[in-house]
Amino acid sequence: MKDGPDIARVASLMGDPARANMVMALMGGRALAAADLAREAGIAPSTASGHLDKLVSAGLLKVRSQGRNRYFDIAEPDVAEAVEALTAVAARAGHLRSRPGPRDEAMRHARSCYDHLAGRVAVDLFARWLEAGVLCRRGGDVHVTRKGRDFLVRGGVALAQLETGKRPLCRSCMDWSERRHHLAGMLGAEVLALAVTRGWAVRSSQARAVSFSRRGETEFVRWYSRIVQPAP
Amino acid sequence: MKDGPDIARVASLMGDPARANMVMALMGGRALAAADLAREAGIAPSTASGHLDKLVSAGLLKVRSQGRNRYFDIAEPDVAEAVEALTAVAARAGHLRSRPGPRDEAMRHARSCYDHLAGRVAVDLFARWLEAGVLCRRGGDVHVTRKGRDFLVRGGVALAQLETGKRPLCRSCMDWSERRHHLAGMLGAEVLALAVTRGWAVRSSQARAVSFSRRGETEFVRWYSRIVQPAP
DNA sequence: TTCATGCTTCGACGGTAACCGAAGGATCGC
DNA sequence: GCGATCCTTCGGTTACCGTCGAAGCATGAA
Repeated sequence: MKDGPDIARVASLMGDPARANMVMALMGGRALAAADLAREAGIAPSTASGHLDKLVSAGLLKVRSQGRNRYFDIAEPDVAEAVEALTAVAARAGHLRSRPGPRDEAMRHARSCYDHLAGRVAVDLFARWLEAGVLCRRGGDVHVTRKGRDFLVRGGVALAQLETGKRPLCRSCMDWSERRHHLAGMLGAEVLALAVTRGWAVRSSQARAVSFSRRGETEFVRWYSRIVQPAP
Repeated sequence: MKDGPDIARVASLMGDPARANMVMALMGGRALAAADLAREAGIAPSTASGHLDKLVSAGLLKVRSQGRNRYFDIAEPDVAEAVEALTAVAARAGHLRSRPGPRDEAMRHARSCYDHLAGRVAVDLFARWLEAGVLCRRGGDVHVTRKGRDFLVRGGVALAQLETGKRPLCRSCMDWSERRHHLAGMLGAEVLALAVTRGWAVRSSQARAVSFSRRGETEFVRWYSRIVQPAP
């Protein structure tokens, strides 16, 4: 009767918590093996195998065999876009994943939201970058300004590389504890990665929490709030 | 354990065919009553009521009571964006809604894809507008150029109104019969609406098919392929 | 008041799909 | 070759959720 894209089919694929967690784990941009994804989703390898098969058949993921491992990855940019769009809706509507255990102060301060930074620190970063003209909003989207490009590149961010990816460079994401936005997208992920690489923060692999050392946080804040100066 | 937006919850809401059809029916921008949506989705009113309740509770739809009717509508722009994003994935991956019956030539020629035009005519329109500089692509997105604005406004398109909406103005959508893109989004819907309003085409309310009269099609093609001239 | 319309609540039914463990390829290291 | 690792296939179980019709509750019309 009707034609047109079958949105329900794609949506239902992402609608299963296990599959959604797997796709989310891949949003970082790195391909992951089946076992990693199973662990990430909290299910048995056999179950994960079935899910991954569906995701690949449906064109959401692609797979690359390497030895006895099979590495999965987001198939196309449009998938990442759809995930980001769903994230935005979920964040606005206040649908957060279950978080057993008490909410402690450290979590409010800094934590990871999938692959990017969240919490007070992240909200502050986002606000500063907007204010300083590193980023600008244009009709709901967030962009890096020309001035911002210099600032980021000087700060050690490999901008050009990030832009080749399948995800939007910038996205805003509602912070549930602060009720304001923080930075997501490829750049958001890179900022967290950079903080970890430089030893300012460590990610507990178990709980996905991020903790800054006292000194690390000072350095991080200094890094992102360097004055954006006109070329000397 | 983990925080972050619960994408699975939102996705699973759109993952049910009945709900997806209802949301799709609302993408046209007009609010619809519960009974209309039930019919659109092909389910009993009681079933629809349950679905609509979920969609509203989840923040995907909003409802307005008027007399004994309840009119439903897309709650926020981000929902429309997510739907468009899912549409794009589904279209690329070739997931089309069931279409029983033989594929006939007329369908390939012109038909509707939800609320916008699809088929050879639509693909031609899209290609011409890109070529003529009415539209331009920028990183996967499609935009109306300044030149394009004049062209459209002169052609009777109330551009300003369209932009206030909750949907992106332009979107490209994969045409399954032509394997090329056609125009979706708010402008895509408007083009179809305009063709109907001017009597060039009629929509069969039953099958959502679009048929152009011989003369209507000529006029329509002339309309969209008027030469885009520099100001005299 | 009385009847009709539009929608929701309730109870019961049925099908789909997620889940796991055990067993079976495939590949690598030794 | 032999064991170890990684992944998939299979069978059986469970549970959730979409579905409908009948009945109830509003609102509007006569």
